[in-house]
Amino acid sequence: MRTSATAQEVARLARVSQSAVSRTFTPGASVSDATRERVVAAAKTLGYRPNALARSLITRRSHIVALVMGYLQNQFYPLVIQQLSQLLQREGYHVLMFISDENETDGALAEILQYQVDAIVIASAMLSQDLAQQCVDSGVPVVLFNRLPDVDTTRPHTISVSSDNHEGGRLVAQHLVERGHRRIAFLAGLENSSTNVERERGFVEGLRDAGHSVWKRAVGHYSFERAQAATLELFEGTERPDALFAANDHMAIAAMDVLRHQLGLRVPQDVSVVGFDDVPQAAWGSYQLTTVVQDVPAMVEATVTLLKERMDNTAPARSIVIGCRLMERGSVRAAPSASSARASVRRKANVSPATRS
Amino acid sequence: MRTSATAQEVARLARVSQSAVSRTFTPGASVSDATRERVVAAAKTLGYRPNALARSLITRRSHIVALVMGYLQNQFYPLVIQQLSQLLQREGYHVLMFISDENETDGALAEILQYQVDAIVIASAMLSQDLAQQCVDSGVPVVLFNRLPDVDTTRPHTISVSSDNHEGGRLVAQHLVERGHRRIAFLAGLENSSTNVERERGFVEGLRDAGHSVWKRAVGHYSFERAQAATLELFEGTERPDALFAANDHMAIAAMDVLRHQLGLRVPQDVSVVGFDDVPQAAWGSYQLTTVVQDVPAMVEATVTLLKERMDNTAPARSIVIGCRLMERGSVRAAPSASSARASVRRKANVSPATRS
DNA sequence: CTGAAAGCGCTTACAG
DNA sequence: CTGAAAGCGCTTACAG
Repeated sequence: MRTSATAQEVARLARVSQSAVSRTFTPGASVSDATRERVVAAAKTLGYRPNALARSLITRRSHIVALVMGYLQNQFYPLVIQQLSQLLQREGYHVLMFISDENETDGALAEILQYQVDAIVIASAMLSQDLAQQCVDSGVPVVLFNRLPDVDTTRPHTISVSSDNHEGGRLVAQHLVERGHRRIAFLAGLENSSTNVERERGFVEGLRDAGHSVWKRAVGHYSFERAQAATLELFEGTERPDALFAANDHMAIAAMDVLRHQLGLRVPQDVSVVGFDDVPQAAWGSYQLTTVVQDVPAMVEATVTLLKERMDNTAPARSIVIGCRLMERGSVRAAPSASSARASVRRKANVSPATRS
Repeated sequence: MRTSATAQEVARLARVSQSAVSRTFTPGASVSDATRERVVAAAKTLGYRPNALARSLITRRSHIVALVMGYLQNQFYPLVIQQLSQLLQREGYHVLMFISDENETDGALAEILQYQVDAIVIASAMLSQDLAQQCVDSGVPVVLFNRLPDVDTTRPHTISVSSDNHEGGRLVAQHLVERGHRRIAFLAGLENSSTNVERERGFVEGLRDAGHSVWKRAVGHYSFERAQAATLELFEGTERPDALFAANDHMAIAAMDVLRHQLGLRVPQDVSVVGFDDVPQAAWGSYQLTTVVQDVPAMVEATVTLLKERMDNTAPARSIVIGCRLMERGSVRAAPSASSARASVRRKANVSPATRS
């Protein structure tokens, strides 16, 4: 069934040695033009392509990078898959995809390692630290994408690429305080994920520096459904939050839908909402979500840079943190309304052009 | 750097032959319990894992399946990635991801083939027929996912899994006609994609059978931005469509945002909107999009079934078409309003529970 | 059950 | 520049 020709067959047809065939397909190897032409012609008639598996066996480089992901409902991750695989492809690598299932991760990881991958990228806030550690232990370069290594795992081999989540959290705090919010709620993601921890820490610090604090808190576990439930929880009772910071856009959108369509509240008139990530949906007309931008292209580029450094051992191990910025859209009110904020400050109307409806 | 132990080293430590080590890790091979125990112990101390590349070289089975995708903004495709890779993983396969870039597809495909993949799944409505043909020509089993082979490529090797897009189109036509719509617009996807062709054909036939026809048509190329532009085009002029069928949810959502936030129209009171796919966003509170459900789990299962049939050659080549059904949400009006449909039929109010807002 | 040996398809010193 | 040869780490008849 596997009818593809071998180098041996090409050699026979071209009347050269098998070495010559190999050299023809090895950039930089020395072959005369005459030989090369004969080989190329023979290869063409036979439909020959070098067997990458055999090559990897002897070069000890598979040019395969494993990409480990969890939940793809959050559009942030498809973005990462797309951009990262395209860049890796351009760099001559191939992506072995691995969707982890919480349960059967260990066995599947073992299988990944059997494929002699040159490196592993772990891009999931939800992944067990255990799995990450196993990867590191295997001796294959590992880059944690969008998550920091646990403190007790900080070794030279554990490198990471992430946004400055702490700074992002501060930006949100400052923004909400500036807009006059006082009853500010936080919708947390996964409690033990570094993204959630850092965003919350920055947020809490930012509020504290302005003399405020988190007024109410609930946990959405980065899940759409649980974020909806958590939003109901935050808004039960008579005194409601006047602003909500969700630890990612995915949850912020879930929250907005609950606020508007289940609780009958207006965003941003009754409640301001801020997210984190800047996924494509955040820009959609129905949400116009103000959010913290994670610079995916920069994160992806940094990942590939680190990967190559690790694989070539050309530089000491290091991690990279990418800066964030706030993207203001229409989900945060321009000025406090006296009724909801009990603040009678009135500011100039600052209606975003995109907000008219 | 690559410090992982080899079977030879394990054999030495266990004082057995290298064959015995191999047999221990080959399910079904005959090894005595005593030998197996010694080998397993030695393997454990050395951290040995069989090298899958070397194994593939000799067994002529890589257990790698290539997954070729295009655009991931449409949430349908991440769903497919997730479900398909999880099922393939459970079946002992690994997914080599390939995001095609319209341009550099050919070279990258050649690389995929070098990795001796056992099969290729092409899951993109946007992929050039050329690429699909190349895959088929390579002799590796190819399954077209969510697209049909071109007529002139229909060979035993070109097998596909798709929804009954034609039937889906008919369902939408019937539904819109039943709800009293007469000025019905169609927002087309990629003109030459089989999904678009089939959905439109079914839609046109369904309207025709009811004595109607498509009132206006524009092309969104399955792109969010182009769908937005196409929507503006459809709704310019004084006589506007009273219903819109978009060839997928991704475009339907783009259209809804334009209708509501740029044109100030209400959905469904002023315009009904129907999509196709039933992506997670279709169920979001802001859209409540009525749509045709593509049964992704069934499609994925069918894909793996066909893949295995092809790889084992256990059954004649065949394609599978999965049935569709209409998921009614809130984006289609319950009864015709006299003003917009010029139909004075009045039907019983049929308010969906999800529509209150 | 077990081991020696051939061989999967390649790359890469080594001589010439 | 070129070819013969060794070897990457495995599996699998083949004898025993």
